[in-house]
Amino acid sequence: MAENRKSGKRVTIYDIARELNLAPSSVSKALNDMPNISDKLKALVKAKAKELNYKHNLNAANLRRGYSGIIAVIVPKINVAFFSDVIAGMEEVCAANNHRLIICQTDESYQKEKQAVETLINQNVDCILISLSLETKATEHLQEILENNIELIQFDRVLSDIDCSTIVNDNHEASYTAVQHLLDQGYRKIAFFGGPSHLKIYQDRKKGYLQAIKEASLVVPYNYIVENAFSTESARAAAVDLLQFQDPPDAFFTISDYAALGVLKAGQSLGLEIPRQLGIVGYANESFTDLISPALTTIDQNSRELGRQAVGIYFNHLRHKKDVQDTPEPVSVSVHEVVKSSLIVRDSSQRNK
Amino acid sequence: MAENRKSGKRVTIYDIARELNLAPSSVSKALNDMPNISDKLKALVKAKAKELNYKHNLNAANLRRGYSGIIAVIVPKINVAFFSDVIAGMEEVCAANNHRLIICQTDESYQKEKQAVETLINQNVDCILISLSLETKATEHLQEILENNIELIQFDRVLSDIDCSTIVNDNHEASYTAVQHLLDQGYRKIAFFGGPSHLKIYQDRKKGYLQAIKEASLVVPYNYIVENAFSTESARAAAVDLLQFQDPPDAFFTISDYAALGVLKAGQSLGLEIPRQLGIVGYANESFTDLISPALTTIDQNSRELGRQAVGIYFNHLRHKKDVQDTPEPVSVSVHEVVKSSLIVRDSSQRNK
DNA sequence: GACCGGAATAAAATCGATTTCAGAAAGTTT
DNA sequence: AAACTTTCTGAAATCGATTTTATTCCGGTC
Repeated sequence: MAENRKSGKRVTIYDIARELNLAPSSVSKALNDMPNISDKLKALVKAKAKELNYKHNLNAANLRRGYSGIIAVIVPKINVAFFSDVIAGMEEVCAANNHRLIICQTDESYQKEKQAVETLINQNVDCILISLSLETKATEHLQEILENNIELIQFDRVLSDIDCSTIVNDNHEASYTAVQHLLDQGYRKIAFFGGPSHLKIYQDRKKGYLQAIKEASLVVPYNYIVENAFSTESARAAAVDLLQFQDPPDAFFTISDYAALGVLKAGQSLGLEIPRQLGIVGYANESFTDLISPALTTIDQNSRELGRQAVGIYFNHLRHKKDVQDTPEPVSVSVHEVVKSSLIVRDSSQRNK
Repeated sequence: MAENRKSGKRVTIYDIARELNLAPSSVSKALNDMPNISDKLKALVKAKAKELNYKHNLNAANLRRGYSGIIAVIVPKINVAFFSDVIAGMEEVCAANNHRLIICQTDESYQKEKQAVETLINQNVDCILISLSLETKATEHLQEILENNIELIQFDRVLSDIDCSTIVNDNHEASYTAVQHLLDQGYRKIAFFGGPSHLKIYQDRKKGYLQAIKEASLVVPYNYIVENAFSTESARAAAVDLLQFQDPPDAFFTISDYAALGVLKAGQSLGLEIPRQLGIVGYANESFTDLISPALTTIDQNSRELGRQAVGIYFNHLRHKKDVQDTPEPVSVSVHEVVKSSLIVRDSSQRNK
């Protein structure tokens, strides 16, 4: 009976219609649970669809509908805990709203980022969520997304010279809290390892650090602030340098756990006791942070929740659009959300217990 | 001039054709660099396309062509080093062959795996690469992939009761080598923590272990072999048990680094010196393995290369199909490849240096 | 029994690119 | 200059589902 599927010919609604002596349009409506179709017919059609092993052809449907039910997320690296957790949160909400999530990776390359965007526009995705590569300083490619009527939402690493929704952590506050914690522990000579300063999140983290330092009426030597110690190796090298300085720091606050790891290695290689002689606080709650010893104090970014809220912005707009679908130009208002993060105190910074 | 794009109307080849006084078919051919179109015309069309900010509509193209240029990979977890490296390798080759890669995550759930497969079939992807969830024991959903004329390639965690290409590591040999190494280091009472035995890779790893034990004319107590100590916590608990046994092991070979980490924690909590009193070898070269102390001896699965070769199977078939596109039923022959892995010796198992 | 309202179903247009096939233009060969 | 290629270009069909518009078929009403 299910002989229709021979030699790679796909089963279509026309096949179902023919077998059931119906019009294709009725089949389509039945399968989509639209009104004006009797329940009896719906059941009949669905049964036949299953019997013939019918598969909905999304290309055809999307072409007609003009939207795809697909949301795309572009991240620098999927194997960084922050991003994979964010993605997990996004997947959760997408699944609940019956949408698909496509994941793209840029490997911190601006070229790859542009290419991914191009592909996704061609793909007709409904929404693009992006956290920019470290190399990205221009936003023309993001502008193109908007020009193609695709909703754009930036998260974490955002650039503000484009009008779209954004969602980030409370970077300023979290950094302030982290440095406060170091001060509480009696550290006074706190160095800061930052990230590329064209990205707001790294500026904010630096500002949080500076505010805490300032409020404690401390003055730090200029070389305590290193702008671009992002990777383990660059941080290690910079820390070794700094720790051999005539007036070395007694603590480090770094904007990435990988950098913190570099500092830790530097400290250990110089025979420093951690946390007694050297306090370290990282950023991101990378999974290795509580496996190494001493376990690393770090900031948990609540990343899964951030992912959930990020796609949530899209679904809110979607619901809103449906309600007022008469408006000619859908005024989708950009929102800017902030997700709270929290300090996780571990051994690397805790010297008075 | 580029006024055609107002109010969300997409630029199509018809728009280009109209502006250039050409037929849409000529535009299509020019954009696709097909023969029978003069270079002059191609240049003209491409220039106009850029000017109008034309975007190729993949939904339309794919509907017509019947294929999508999209390859999908389904993995249990993207944040496991093995899988994210495999994906990186796949992306590399996909990009080189001008295909797109979609990533799906099952979170070790059979339900989610089935749903992902369903979605991808609807999406009309050209090829699905899959590493099964731990829960997966049936293959009906995989069968469906084949029935829809989508190429199926299983990697790493494969089930053999379905006819498709597979690619795995030399699990037997690698495990054998790992246990050999422990024997070389003088360990004699080697325990084994395995994985779900319905998956061939875990059977093979166990066989490799058993072969090495047997060849050394050793006999291990039955409780040295634990079938399902996969996670850190289950392995830790099992190891604590075993180490307090009247005749405790002096070494562990586990089929996952996470399990090895559990063993390490167990050993440390019982005050055992590693590697002097307890040797440990893990599996997968997870990134944390050389961050913890002692650094963990483990097996590197050459995962990026495995990813490259996995999609390579598809592109080989594709090239082959193009050559013989006359054959009515394309006889795509299943291939079965093996990727060599290598032992990485670190501190956790090295007691005679 | 003519008429109406509503529900259920059908017919046909549509989305945008590709592809087949036919035809026009240009160039070669005798 | 006729005949014949070889290039190039255009018209129209097509992929499969959705959607708008048009029927048909009811029971019910006066």
